[in-house]
This record gives sequence, C-alpha cells and structure tokens, in this order.
Amino acid sequence: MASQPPATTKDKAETPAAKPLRADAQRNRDALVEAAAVAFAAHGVDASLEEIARQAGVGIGTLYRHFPTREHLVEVVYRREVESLCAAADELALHHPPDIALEQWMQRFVDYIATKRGLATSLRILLNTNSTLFSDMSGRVTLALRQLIEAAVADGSIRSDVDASDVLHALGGIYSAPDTKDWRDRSRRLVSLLMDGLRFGATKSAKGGG
Amino acid sequence: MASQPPATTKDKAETPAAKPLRADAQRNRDALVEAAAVAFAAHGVDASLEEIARQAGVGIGTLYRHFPTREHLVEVVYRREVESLCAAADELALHHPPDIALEQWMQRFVDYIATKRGLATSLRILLNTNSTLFSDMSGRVTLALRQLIEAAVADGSIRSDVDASDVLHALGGIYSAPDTKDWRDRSRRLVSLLMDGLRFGATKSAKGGG
DNA sequence: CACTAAAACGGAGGCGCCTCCGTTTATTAC
DNA sequence: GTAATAAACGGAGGCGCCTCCGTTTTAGTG
Repeated sequence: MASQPPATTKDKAETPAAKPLRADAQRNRDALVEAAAVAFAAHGVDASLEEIARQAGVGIGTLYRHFPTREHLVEVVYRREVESLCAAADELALHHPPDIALEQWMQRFVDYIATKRGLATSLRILLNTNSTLFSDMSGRVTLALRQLIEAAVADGSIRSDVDASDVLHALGGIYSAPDTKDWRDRSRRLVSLLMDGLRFGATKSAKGGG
Repeated sequence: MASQPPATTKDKAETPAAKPLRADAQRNRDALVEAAAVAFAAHGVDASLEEIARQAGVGIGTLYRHFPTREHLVEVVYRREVESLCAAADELALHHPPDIALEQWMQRFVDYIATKRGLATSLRILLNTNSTLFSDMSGRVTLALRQLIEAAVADGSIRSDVDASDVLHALGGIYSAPDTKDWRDRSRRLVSLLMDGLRFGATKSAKGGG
C-alpha cells in the first residue's frame, strides 16, 4: 500500500461538506461530469479527454485540475450512474405496485449493465484497483433493491423467503454469457423468470402482467 | 488467414515457418531489439518507442512494422534476455567446477531479476495475458538449471536429492519481499545459504577434497 | 551489368496526453 | 461601492502514439 497523504488541512471524510467549491468551479465540474458520462457511453472509457473538455465548454487544464487522472473521472461518472439507478428505485416505488416496481427496476438494471458491457474489462480493472469503490457501490445497489423487495414482501405480492442479496446474486448471471447478439433479450427473460419465481407462493396470488 | 508461404529450401528449425527476412530488415530488427533492451532497462516498459527507434537509427514506421504493439517488442526483449540467461549456464559450466557454476548462475539469476523488479507489475500483466510466454520461459530456465544441477550432483559436490524445480522454487522467494534497499544483498545471501544447503551431505564433502 | 517487382523504409501529420503559467474571476474585507 | 487575494481558468507547447504513403533498397532475372 502506498502511504496515505497525512491529514493536513484537507481531511478526507466522505464527500459532504468537504470543501466549498467556488461557484464557477462547481459549474464547470458538473459540466465535465455530464460530458464525460456522454462520452464514455459513446466511446468507452478511452474517450478523448480533450473532447470531453471541449464538449463541456472548458479548457483541458480545467479538466485536469478537477480530475487529475482519467480514472478519477471514470469513477465519479460511475458513482453518479449507480446513484441514479438507485434513485430510480424510489421513483418506481412511488408510482407502481411493489412487485411491478421491483420488476421494472430490475429491467432497468439490465439496461444499465447493457451500457456498461463494453467497458467491462476496463471497469474490472478499476474495480480491482479501487476495492472501496466496488463494495461501496454494490452496497448502495443492495440497499435500493432491499427496499423494493421489502415493500413487495410486505404487500404480499412476492414470497417472503428471499432478500436483496439473493436477488442481486441471481442478477449476477447477467454479467456472464458475454457478447451474444441476444444478450439483452436473454437478460430480460431472466428477469421475468426471476419475477415469476418470486411471485410463486406469494400470499397474494396476483398477476402483475404488464 | 492467407495461405502460408510454402516451406521451401530454407526451413528454420528454431522459428517454425518464419519468413526469410530481407537483409536490411533483419539488421534493423536487431538494432531495434537491442535499443529496446537498453531503453526498457533504463526507463521501464513505458520507455518511448520513438526514442527507441531513434536510438536504433531507424524511423518510427520501421519500429511499428516490426512490432505492431509495444507488447510485441517487450515480449521479444524478454525472451531474448531469458535466452541469454540460459546460455550463461553452458558458459559457466565450461569454465568452472559444477557447484561453482551453479552458484554463480544463481547469482546471475538474482542480477537478472534485479533489473526486472521495476517492471514487475507490467510484466505480470504481460505474462497473464500471454500465458504461453510464461510456461515457455520458465521451462527454459528450468532446463538450464537442471543441467547445472545434474552436473554438480554427478560430480558429488552437491547432494543428490534435489532437482531443478526444487531449486527454482527456492529461488522463487526472491520475487517476494519487494523494494527494500537491501534486497540485492539479502537475495545474494539467500543464494549462498541455498548453496550451503545443497553442499551439505554431498558425497564429496569439500572442494579440492578428492 | 541493367531492370523490375516486391519489400522495407521513414517521417510527416493528426491526434491525444499532460504540464505549466500568465490571465481572468469570484469572494472577502473594507 | 472598491481593492486585494486566493481560486480557477484555459490553451499553448512539448512529447508520445500510431498510420499512411511516397521513396528507397534489396533480391531476383536475363
């Protein structure tokens, strides 16, 4: 392990209130992250940083000041996207019955993974390098998933003997079986299948069809 | 794949089905490998390819024609060096008593590893990617080592209940314990210690004794 | 020897990476 | 409001990567 920089004025607590960024700086930073998200989705993690800066309407120097390495930028984008995936859970829970919310969220999860498949290798490396990132993110996903599941269980629309990590584990199969043309379809079928399994033996035998 | 150039008058035993390189091409290729060896030793595997070409007195285009990727070049250099390490075994065997030859070879092995330590991570990646390379190279090293050992055993200067892979395994400890200032010294001591162990219980108890 | 086709050369050019530093801007103090 | 100061900006510049293609060299043939 490399030696940590000793805690000086800058104490690395979790993100909140770390440092009050100057208004313009914050604006530029946001624009960079946004542009990076688009670029990474379009061209993979090797997208040109200069193009990202250009797209964000800032100089390349600004990009490098905010994100000293490509990996920093990738990590922030990745975190943001996981965050938004999790936020979608709340959103769905508000507008749908619990089991439907759960199913739709899982489909969304598939979509999310789909956009990331190309980057799998690079992400793998990043996640290995930065093990905090992985546990961090899978923790969050588990949390979001748990709420959906608990609601559905409480509602009686799915069986009660499963928990978030079970389902996440089942979804894990999506990572595998790489690169086939019909990956997307198979994954969606997997989710449907999983849902059927979850509904089987539920106290309330509802058909959530559609 | 297009059809291979038919094996005609010149079939090289060493390189199967390789094409006879034009004289100037061969010359340039050799110069490149030589320059690359120097550069990699001096600046690590990230050494500038343009600088290597410059040093070899050829254009960058020539470098890329011979070695389409950096990894190709690294691999060739690595192979060459292992080759020369193995060749040293024969050389030493000719000019020294078997046990001395063995000991000196092991010291040389240490020196060889020493130059490679900085590159450890990059090499690790390369060796993982290209698994043939690793088994290939460790096979060769084992072979060289075996000859030294068998000669020493036959000569009675070391004990007879060890073989090449035992010793190689013992030397394996050299890879570990990274980065200390006294790494080199400790490694050399490890070799001496190992030699003592090998001499212990030999039929011929001391040099000059018989 | 001259001639030719194939092989090899080499470097310009286009792009991306990253650093450095003079200029601009937000914030704070008065 | 103005001034002072720290923070942030941005892009030129230097270097490296890699490709592409016009030029040169070699090996073969009569």
